[in-house]
Amino acid sequence: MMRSYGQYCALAKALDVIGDRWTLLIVRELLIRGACRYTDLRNGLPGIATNLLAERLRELEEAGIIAREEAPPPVASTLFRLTPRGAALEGVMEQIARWGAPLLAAAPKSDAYCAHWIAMPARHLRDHAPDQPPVRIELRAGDEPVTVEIANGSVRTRCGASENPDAVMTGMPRLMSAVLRGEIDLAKARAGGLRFEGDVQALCRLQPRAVGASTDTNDQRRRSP
Amino acid sequence: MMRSYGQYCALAKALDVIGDRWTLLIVRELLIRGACRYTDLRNGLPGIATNLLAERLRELEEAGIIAREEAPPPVASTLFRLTPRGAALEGVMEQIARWGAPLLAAAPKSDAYCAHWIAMPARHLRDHAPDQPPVRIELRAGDEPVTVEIANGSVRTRCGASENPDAVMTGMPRLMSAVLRGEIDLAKARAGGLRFEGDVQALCRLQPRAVGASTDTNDQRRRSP
DNA sequence: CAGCATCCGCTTTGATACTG
DNA sequence: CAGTATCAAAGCGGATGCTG
Repeated sequence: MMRSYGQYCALAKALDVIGDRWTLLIVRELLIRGACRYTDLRNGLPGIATNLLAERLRELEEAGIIAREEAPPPVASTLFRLTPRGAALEGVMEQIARWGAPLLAAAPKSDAYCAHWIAMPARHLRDHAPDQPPVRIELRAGDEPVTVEIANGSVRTRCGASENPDAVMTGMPRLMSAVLRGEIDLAKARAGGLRFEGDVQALCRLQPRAVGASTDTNDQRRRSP
Repeated sequence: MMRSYGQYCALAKALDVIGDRWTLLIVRELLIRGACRYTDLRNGLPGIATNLLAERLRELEEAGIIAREEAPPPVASTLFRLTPRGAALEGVMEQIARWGAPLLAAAPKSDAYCAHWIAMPARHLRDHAPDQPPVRIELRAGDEPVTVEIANGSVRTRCGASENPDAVMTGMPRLMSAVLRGEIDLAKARAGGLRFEGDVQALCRLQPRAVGASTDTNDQRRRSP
């Protein structure tokens, strides 16, 4: 485990537990995907050394952040999942991701990418037409598709394709990410090679959420289709 | 600088910049105390190696998180301060500190302590009697006193003593911290050795803020004096 | 004294190979 | 699939020395 800072301070104490390299990225995987096998985690963490993943999982279990469970057949494998204490890191993750989002603009082309990571920016979105019927958008930015479900004012994402989606977006991860963050509009993205088929209104329902706001805000910006 | 994770993900990109050991603790010092000299930083970061502090300051400057300025006489020294981009880490810091607060209960006696760190938990407080006149509480938990100013619904802290404070709290850091976090009430703290002199009502105005709430909440708990 | 830079021993990480 | 084992490289902690 990371050396303790040995300081009587809540920030330092937290960093004693979650400040190690790779630790918060493991939490990211479990937050996005739910329970994962060891191999799933390794696939979602390109660049991690396998011994380091094993060590972190042990430490996180000791710290009460994750729990391992033996899944019954037909899975017959060890599953790692967040405990409530681990799930409580969601606010931390959201703040860090929000702060880091502008850095994506300068990301090198060589960066690794996993399709399900698109769920992180999607967490910062809200549905600004909660009275409309639910819609689903399927995102194809990598090997496996991701579905965005927009309903009743909230936005959820899950891994996997969707039956009969209202819209399908296909293209490069960075382009799709920029559209979801509202950095560029759909017209520009299309010019850049993004394909969007289906109901454009579904995309228009997505709106960036204000920082730390759990209630309404005055932010009434709309994205132009 | 920390090795990049090389992942196209806002969280990973943020951690490329702020994930290094000591980095967020340096930001803590600058958030609490404002512009600092090198020596001030070192005093507020017990345990850091001086070369490491110099290296981190260089990296943080490159990353646009801090700026150094040459202070004019009579200070005549280099001052480090947060840029707006660095100050934008406040939400991150608050979330991490909030998550880490429960860990303080198990902190070893050997932990280092600086009086101004008390400003971190104080950031999670609000004034639930905004119509009352402003009050000031002076906290003496270490070498230098800290003043908590409660006025117009908000709570602010600053380093240094106060002229004519409405109340003065003196005692061990962990006890004072527990009182401010609402973990124990004043009677228990007094039994544990905390001294409180002055207007008890001033302390009663402090109330824990709900997570991520910038507006009113339904949390109407009161602390018993 | 403020603000570093250098050196050295120890720990952590990264890359790869191997195993039940 | 779910890890261990091994080893080189990088990072860190502590001490000390240098410069305006």
